[in-house]
Amino acid sequence: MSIKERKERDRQEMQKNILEVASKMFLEEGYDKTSIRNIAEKIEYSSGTIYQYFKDKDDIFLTIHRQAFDKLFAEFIQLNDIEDCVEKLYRLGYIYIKFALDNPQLYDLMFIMHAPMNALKDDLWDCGHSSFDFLYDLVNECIEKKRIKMHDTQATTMLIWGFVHGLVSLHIRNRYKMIDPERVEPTIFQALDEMMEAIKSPLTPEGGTKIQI
Amino acid sequence: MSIKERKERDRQEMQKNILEVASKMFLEEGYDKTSIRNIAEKIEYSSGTIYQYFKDKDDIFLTIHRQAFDKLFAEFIQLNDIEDCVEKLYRLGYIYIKFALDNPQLYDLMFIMHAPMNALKDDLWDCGHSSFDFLYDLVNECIEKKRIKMHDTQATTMLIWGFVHGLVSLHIRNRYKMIDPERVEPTIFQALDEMMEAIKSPLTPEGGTKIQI
DNA sequence: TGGATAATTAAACAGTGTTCAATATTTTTG
DNA sequence: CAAAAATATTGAACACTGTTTAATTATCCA
Repeated sequence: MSIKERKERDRQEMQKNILEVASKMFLEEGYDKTSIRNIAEKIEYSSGTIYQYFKDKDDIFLTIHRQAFDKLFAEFIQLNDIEDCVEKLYRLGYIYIKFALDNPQLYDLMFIMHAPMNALKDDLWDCGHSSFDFLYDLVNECIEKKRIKMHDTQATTMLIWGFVHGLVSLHIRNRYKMIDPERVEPTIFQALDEMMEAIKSPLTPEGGTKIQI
Repeated sequence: MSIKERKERDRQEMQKNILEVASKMFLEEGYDKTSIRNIAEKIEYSSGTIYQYFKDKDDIFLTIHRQAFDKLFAEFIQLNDIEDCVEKLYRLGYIYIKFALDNPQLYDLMFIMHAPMNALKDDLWDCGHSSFDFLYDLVNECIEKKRIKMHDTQATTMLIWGFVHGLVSLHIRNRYKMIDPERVEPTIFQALDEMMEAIKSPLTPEGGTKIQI
């Protein structure tokens, strides 16, 4: 039986290898400019071999896509020991933005890139859902406890996600050309602060929980 | 001199023709899936001819890009007869979102697409600047009159732009898979309402200017 | 060692952006 | 009007792309 096990190991090894190389190339050069031939060349196999391990180019993309979501969600879960929901919301925004700024190409691949919509359709549901639910539940808690001024959970979830996504994606796609490059990232975090200040309820039931940065 | 004039007319005619066809194809199929050969075929010329009128594929893209910004800015200017700055801000957000939802592919091309970053760099400055200034000045007015709760104009401009951009771009790039498709667009507008309610100052100097939708 | 099985390859197909020598058209000049 | 100069257009060529497939090579089991 050990031959079969070794074969399976070899197979996974190869798959991991392809993913690592492809990932690096996707993030460095973008989806379109990364060719199967280039990936094959880098792993020192012919291009046809790739198709033994992945259905097509999209399949490679989707695998990386899924892994990236796991990585982000793992950061979210760490927030669970914060009990104050508004601070948790702030920290969530902070982590989201930080993740995007630290991994711009990965973020691009997750939320902006527009590569394989054919297959992405089901995949995104699985991937984004746990993160979306995490935000949704948190927003719901904030609204129920009247800690933020909003009323509708769905709209507010969208509002907050849209807000942080907008901030970082305009940056990633280089649309802040009218702002001093040095000031862009600080201003993004400043915008998050202003936002949080604006949306939280003025009435603080348990004696004013000020958000610490 | 009329021969030269006619030649110039013909040239512009041809250029317009190419732009119209290319624009339609970019918006329908995307930048990458639109080929010079296809454009040439549609205007019934050979592919080489295109290069007589445009430097390269990016040059065509950038021309359309510029025109799209003019179109959006034209819609902004119409807001100038609204005197209440907070309502003007709301209307600006509304128009921005409406523009994006009505022209998703055009919006994509303007703010999301990631085609010719080499040449886009200077172009974007010209294009986006007038619209950005429009928003910046408006936000500044709202802050100075203490009609919204924010303090820093730059951060707030970014906040608002990021907010509306995030809302629509997640939609355009199909990342709202976890929300009932029928409800997405209404919820986007609902999010805008919640946002405006949240950021405007509670103190209304001249007797409560309620925003009319 | 031989036969089966699986992995790998190279060539082929139809497509891409772009360039350029050759051809066709139009304008200017004699 | 005809020849020459200028301009416009073409189509083939180049170096790429993703993907398929027949042929080859390597590995495993009896």
